[in-house]
Amino acid sequence: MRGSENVSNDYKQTMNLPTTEFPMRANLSQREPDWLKYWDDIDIYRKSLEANEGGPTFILHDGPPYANGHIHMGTAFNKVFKDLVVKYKSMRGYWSPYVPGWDCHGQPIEHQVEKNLGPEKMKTTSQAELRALCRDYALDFVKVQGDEFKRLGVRGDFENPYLTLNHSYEAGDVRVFAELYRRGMVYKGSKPIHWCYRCKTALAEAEIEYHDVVSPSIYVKFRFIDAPELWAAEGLPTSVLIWTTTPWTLPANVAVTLAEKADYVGVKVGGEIIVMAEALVESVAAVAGWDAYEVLVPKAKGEALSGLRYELPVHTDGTGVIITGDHVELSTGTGAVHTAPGHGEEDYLVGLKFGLPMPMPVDDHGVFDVGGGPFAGMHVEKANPVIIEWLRERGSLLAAGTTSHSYPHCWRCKKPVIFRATEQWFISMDETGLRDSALKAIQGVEWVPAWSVNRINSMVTDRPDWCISRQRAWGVPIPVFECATCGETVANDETFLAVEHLFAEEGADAWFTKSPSEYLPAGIACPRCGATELKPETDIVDVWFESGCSHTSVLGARDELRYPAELYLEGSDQHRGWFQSSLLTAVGAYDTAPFKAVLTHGFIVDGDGRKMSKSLGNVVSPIDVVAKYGADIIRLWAASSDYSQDISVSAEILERTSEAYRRIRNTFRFLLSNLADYEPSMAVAWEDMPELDRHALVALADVAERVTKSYDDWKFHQVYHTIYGYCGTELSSFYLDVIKDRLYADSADSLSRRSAQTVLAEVLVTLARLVAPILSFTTEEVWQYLPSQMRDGIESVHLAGWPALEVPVKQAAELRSAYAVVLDVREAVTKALEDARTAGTIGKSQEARVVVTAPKETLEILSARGDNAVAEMLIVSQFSAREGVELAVEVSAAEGEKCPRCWNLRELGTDEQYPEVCGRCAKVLQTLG
RNA sequence: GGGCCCGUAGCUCAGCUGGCUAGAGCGCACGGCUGAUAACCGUGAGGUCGAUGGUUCGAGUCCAUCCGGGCCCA
Repeated sequence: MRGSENVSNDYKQTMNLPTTEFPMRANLSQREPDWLKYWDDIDIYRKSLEANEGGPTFILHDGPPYANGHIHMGTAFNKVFKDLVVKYKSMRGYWSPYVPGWDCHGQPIEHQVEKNLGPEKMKTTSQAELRALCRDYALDFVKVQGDEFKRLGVRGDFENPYLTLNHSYEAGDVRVFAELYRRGMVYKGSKPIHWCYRCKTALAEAEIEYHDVVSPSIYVKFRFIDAPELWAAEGLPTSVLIWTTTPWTLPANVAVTLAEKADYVGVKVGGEIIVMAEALVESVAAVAGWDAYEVLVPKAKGEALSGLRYELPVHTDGTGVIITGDHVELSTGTGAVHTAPGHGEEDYLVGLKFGLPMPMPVDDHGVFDVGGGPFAGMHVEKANPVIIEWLRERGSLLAAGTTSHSYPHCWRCKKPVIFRATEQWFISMDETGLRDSALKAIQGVEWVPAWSVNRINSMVTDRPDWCISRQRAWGVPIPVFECATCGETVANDETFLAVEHLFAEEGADAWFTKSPSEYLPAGIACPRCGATELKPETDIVDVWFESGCSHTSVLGARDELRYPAELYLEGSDQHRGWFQSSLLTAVGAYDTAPFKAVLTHGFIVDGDGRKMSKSLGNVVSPIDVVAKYGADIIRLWAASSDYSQDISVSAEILERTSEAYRRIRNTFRFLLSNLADYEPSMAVAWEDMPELDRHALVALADVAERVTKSYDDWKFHQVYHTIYGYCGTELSSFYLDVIKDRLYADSADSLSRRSAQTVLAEVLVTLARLVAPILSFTTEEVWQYLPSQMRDGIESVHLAGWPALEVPVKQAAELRSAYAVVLDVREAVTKALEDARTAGTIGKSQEARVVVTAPKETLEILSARGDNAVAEMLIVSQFSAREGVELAVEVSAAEGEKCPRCWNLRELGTDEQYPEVCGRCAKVLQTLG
């Protein structure tokens, strides 16, 4: 009763069915760590360098992520992307070291450490102790993130990364600063910052909390000195009306800003003219309680009033000026903005633009100095009502009330802060032509995608001078000194060199624990007064300055690296950040860009294109993805996305990626399973191959070429699509499907089977290498399952070099065009087969006989292959073709009986010894004996 | 509010300098196979190319405006 099955099972033993230990299910999250260990054991990073010693150099310089918190999808994408580049270049033969880096200083870490300590402990913690805690904190996260990056398969010198807190790094910062200083680009100026006069400290934006407060709301008239001609005929005193909620800033007033394009009118009321924006007249009238007023007919644009002078509201010496600015709002107030450059960011910027003075009458404690005029000695906290009363007495107060609005508060003492200009260090963009040189350098760099050059250009063009000082503890000090006697800045080649050595030896910490006399050479004295007692500058440098110096502290300092780098590769936010700080410091110090090319990618967003945020609940963590799918899925996802725009991640996208992965993996598995009995010595030469196999090699060579070009063009998503399409369409549904008959049923060492295996072997080692930069783990697994002869002693796919396939050019061209036609016919045939299947004529295609009617040209191409070859390609049992007007396909049940061994429909019983099977199978059985 | 960028089937992507009924793969539905089997093969249904106006004989492709989204500023 099981007779036929037994017979079939018997024949099954005589066939060369696929066999492999390579598992179908990847189980990546469990298996990947084993490969990490393997790479560690063989020291793959060092070997990948040694293999290319003396080769051309390709340095991808890592932009340092901030050593705070775990990695997220953005950093994961960025690091994987870099890893693809480095592994590709390395396989291409480039000397391509990868030194990961971390940004370790800065306010967020300091802030976190301070929070952990609590306000009580903070009071008794010295700056040196605080710095030690920050250092520990940063190093902890360097370790955490390093492990997470490694888990993603990122290969690099993780044993010896660069850290911005390394002594050698800090010394590099000094070298760059010194050069900029020598060249006259560094100057000391003033800039308003958030200042808490209780804690006597500057505050970063992240240390500000916004709370609602009730403030005075006052309308103040500033009397014109030169009355606008427009309304001069009235012969009345004329003022411009401003509105403010911070009366205490009026002593620092130097200008009134109008909206350039808005209409301003003169309002005649109570024997004077008051100027304000036309749009706000009614609301002002309501507040002022005017029952009768006249809006004079002629009105003027803000720009027309620009340049007029008025009497300052508090001081009697000096005058104010009318200017225009973009930040003037016409929704509240008067459309005329009281401008005190020392007390506001916008005021500061507009002040810079118009070259306004920046008086700063408020000291560290929040008390007016002599610059406060009548209010000198008074605390700003108490000044508001006094100033309001004073204005009222003088007749310049039009109205006063209160208003509730959001106002910045200190995170520590929870009290309102003030905006106050303080002394800061700047790098001048124009004093020595830095802006122009930077713009010129930008032209010499390759920007990918091309539009990103516009972005960096406009940012460099528009940016103000770079404020590089910060009033914090956790960072690298501005390496200059102040004369204790006269306050003059002391900085020269000798002091810079001494500080550089100090940092190199002991790190920047020494700045805070040693006195200058301990490390400065003897004889350093103030150039102005000759005093020798010097105080080290207490400000530290902006962290962007630090990371921007990596071209010196890392590229220029490490033996395996070079300046400039071939590539910087970061998210598009770095046009404002690292790309720019690196560019400016390098151009400033060396007149050249630190990179030959800059590649930017978009940001990670969710499936709907929205940014990831906790409140939206759409955050995907790379750590979770690794646990669920494996790092190779993240890598495949990263490679499949077009990074020139925003990159989406969602459950569906990962699911699709994972399916694509399985397809590629199964292709590898099928290839391996049919090469179990193969070794390179069995390879069949091109000339001896069936045509189909030669075509398969041509197709493979084409894929390799296309993929290589896509890598070179930085189009990784094209690599993905090419590979994926190749596995699915070219291989699985065509070539692999077709050659199964040969592989399984022909005798093991027949030319036809060995030829197919030759192709499969070539496909396997080529494909594995083409995909290795992306699917680093899986291709390694494939490599280790390779028949040992094929591995040829190469212990990792990543050390296997890049495939270089050569096929005869002319024959290849002929095969391409011929097979394009054959595949068109095949498409028509599969459709016809499907109809026959639906009609019940056939089940699988081997049960079919196909007759194709084709136009002459097509027929000639088919005939040239031979009916048997075409039948093989169609996986049908019989094929014939005849000439006709247009392509048509007839399908009928194949003639003959099903061969129990190979399942084709054939004439059976031709062989006496094996009468049950077809002629081909009988011959095979004979050889098996 | 400003600068730069993006918006083609459920998903990932093609559609060059404007020219055929807008393509591919995946997913989905249906069918086949059971010698790649938690695989493999085939067929099919899915898109007013973000919207609206304009230029043109003709626009996914050019222009304008709007909507939605991202980064960086304000």
